[in-house]
Amino acid sequence: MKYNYSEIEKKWQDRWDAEGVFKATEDHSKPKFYGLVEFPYPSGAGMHVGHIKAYSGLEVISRKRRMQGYNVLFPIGFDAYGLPTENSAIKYNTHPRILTDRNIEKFTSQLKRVGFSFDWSRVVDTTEEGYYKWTQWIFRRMFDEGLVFRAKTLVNYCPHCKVVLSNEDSQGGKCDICHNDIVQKSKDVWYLRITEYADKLLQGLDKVDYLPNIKLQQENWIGRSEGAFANFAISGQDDFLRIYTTRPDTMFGVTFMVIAPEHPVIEKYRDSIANIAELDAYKEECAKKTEFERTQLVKDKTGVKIDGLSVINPANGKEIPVYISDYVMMGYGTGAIMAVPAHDERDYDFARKFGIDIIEVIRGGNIAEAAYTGDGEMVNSEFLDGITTKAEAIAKMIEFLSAKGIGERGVQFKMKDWAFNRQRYWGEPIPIVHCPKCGMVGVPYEELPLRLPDMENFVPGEGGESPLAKVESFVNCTCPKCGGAAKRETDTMPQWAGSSWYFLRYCDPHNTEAFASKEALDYWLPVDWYNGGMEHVTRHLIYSRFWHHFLYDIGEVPVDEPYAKRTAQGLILGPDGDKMSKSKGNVVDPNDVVNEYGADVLRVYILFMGDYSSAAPWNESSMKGCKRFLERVAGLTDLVKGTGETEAIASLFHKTVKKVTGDIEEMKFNTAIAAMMTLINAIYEHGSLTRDELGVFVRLLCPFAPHLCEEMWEMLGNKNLCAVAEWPTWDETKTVDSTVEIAVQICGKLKGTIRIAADADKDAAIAAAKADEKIAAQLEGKTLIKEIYVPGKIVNFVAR
RNA sequence: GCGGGUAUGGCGGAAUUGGCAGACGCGCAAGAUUUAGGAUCUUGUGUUCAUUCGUGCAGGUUCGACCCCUGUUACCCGCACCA
Repeated sequence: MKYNYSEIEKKWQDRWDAEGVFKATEDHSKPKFYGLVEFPYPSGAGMHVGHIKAYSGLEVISRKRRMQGYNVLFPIGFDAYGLPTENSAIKYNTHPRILTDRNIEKFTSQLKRVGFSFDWSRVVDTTEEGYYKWTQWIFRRMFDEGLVFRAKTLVNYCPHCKVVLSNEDSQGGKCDICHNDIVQKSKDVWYLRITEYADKLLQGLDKVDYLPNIKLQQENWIGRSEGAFANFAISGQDDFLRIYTTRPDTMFGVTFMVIAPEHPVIEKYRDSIANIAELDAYKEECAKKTEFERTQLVKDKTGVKIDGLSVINPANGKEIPVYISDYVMMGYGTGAIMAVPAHDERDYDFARKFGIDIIEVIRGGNIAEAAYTGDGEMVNSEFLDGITTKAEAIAKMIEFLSAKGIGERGVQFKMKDWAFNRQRYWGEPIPIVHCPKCGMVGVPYEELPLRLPDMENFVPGEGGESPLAKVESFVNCTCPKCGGAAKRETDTMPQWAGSSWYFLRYCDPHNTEAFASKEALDYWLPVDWYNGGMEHVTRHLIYSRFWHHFLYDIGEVPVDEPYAKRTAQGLILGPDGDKMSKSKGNVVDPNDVVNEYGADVLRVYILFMGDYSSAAPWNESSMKGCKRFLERVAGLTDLVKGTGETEAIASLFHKTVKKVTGDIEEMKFNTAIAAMMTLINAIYEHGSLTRDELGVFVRLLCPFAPHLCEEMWEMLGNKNLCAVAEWPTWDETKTVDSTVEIAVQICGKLKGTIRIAADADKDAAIAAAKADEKIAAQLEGKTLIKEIYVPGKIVNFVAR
């Protein structure tokens, strides 16, 4: 048969659609499989081949599961709220709704051309009323449960996008959207109390099957640390400054204290601080620095001593000075630290610069040269002297603090609460009303969805207020509680809101009474296998686990962890080895590839190009090899003779079925395809195969190249679709050869090979090896010290 | 700075986890076919004339090391003054 991909692909895509083979139903007679891929953000640029790679992994697994008799849910949708669409809406003066619809249409046609087996009847669009109603609903529930709060704090702000960003969205001091530097700004913002779930998010990792590096990255992001809080009395006041430390054992080495420039104690004692003007100036200077500048100057510590404020070291009663410095952050711990220059590098640098005493309390280093952070015997520490283990010293010190009622054990997390609002138009309106009498009041559930008003000009205000603030009919409302005049919140939710629960909506996407029915959730959850990008591990993956844990706690979902298994694909790099990007002009459009080579070649190439989870550069000439492979597959129809098994290649068939079946489960798609290539080479060498064997081959390849395989399956006279044909099985006994070629070594060096019976015992194998002419010649005149035989592998003679 | 990872032919990458290194594919070379090119097919392809030598580098353990251990270099990713 000649391989005419353009004809075949259209034909089968239409057939799959018409027969609805990929539609999932709640069929309790079969085991279920819920495979999930990260739904795309429908940008104007369309998809690139990276999207195709991201979906191809679970596409193959889902197709295989269907053939193995599972009831499979493999859905897709669109995460359509967000800044890029809004920005291009402003640029082209077109409404984001129109752009979004256009982009979704484009993405849909691209996805369909690749032949993905998505259930197209369950598509969700996060910007649709029927969807965002439930995003708002979940937010409302969080508001009711006290997980939503508003606070005026220093936040990450992108001057370019004019939005407040969460900690997750400003990693490395760069805006996640436009990659410009972010600045710290004091602003009133909405927060979700994700830190309340920090321990649950951490512990939940123990019971899920995530790739180790994914788990580790989440653990680091959550950043749990154990230590102690301690109160340092302020001299001459009935007041104290509270610090957090992981090293209470070093408290006798404290020679000064540092507080963050924004620490409220400065305001409190403003009048008694002599150099307040100097402090104010320093504070202002810090606010101006970008995150980038701050990190560049890590070694060069700055700060100002507070003149008129000192504290007492609770361990030894000594009075110590207090400094402000921007190496202490208001957002972690208490915004104040006890400084132990002898045993902390940062404190050491600071003490050196400001000429502060450095007192050794742990022996083992040379504090004249550098801070010593290792373990050792405690010295200069009164009741701790002589202790040699850190744990014991810490325990003793905490005991001491507790007894005096000025300190206790404490836990801190690096993760911060989630800044949850954007001063932008294209997002879910936050369903809250500000009432002068009642304060913040949630929009009643029956009034949801709170619709995003239609407007012409949604350019964000210069002062950083939301465009919605300009829509009076939206802003002015009555208070749901007291009925008096009130104003609506005008900020919208961040782009991560809709994606935090979309996998739940897939279970029951058209439900108008609930975000999904209980029955549907009970049947489908948890997601059995979730694949996506590493870049979402400390964003979307954390956020959605948080929302899910919350929904579990209020009894809305049946399981606490949403994803049983999580894997990640590697990037596809440009042909030049750089990351694909529009500005570099090295982006490959899947449509071009489908036009020139066909969808099946694209799919096979993407999975064959290398290890699925590693980055690999695009290489067009390698794709030709995949094209040749599929052409040779198509050519198999001309070699068919008879039925049953062909003895010469039967064993290889069974081995290949076994190998491909196993490799797919481990996402080793490249070696699965290589095994099928090896098999086809052997078939061509043999010159023929049977009808039954071709049927096996076609089904084995079907998840990778479904269009071609459907066509061949039909040619073989099958009435059903290959997509739901039974996955081939293998006979274990036929994968074992009766004779094997094994290596013969002398002193670990390869000297030759012999062919022996697979079940040969040691004596027989050794005898066979010795009988070999070459080996015998090499052993001539040597004394055998040891003979080693590893069945099926090797014979090794140790001889002198 | 901390945490994690990687290093194998001209290239992408394999190696049953301690047992014949380089599967499979690309590229390249020669030949066949073709008026020619392209496409296709066949053969070859780590290195060395060969004995050899070969998995970033230097050691070690072992009958045997890409695989385990110690040290070292380079690159990649994540976090980053987290107290």
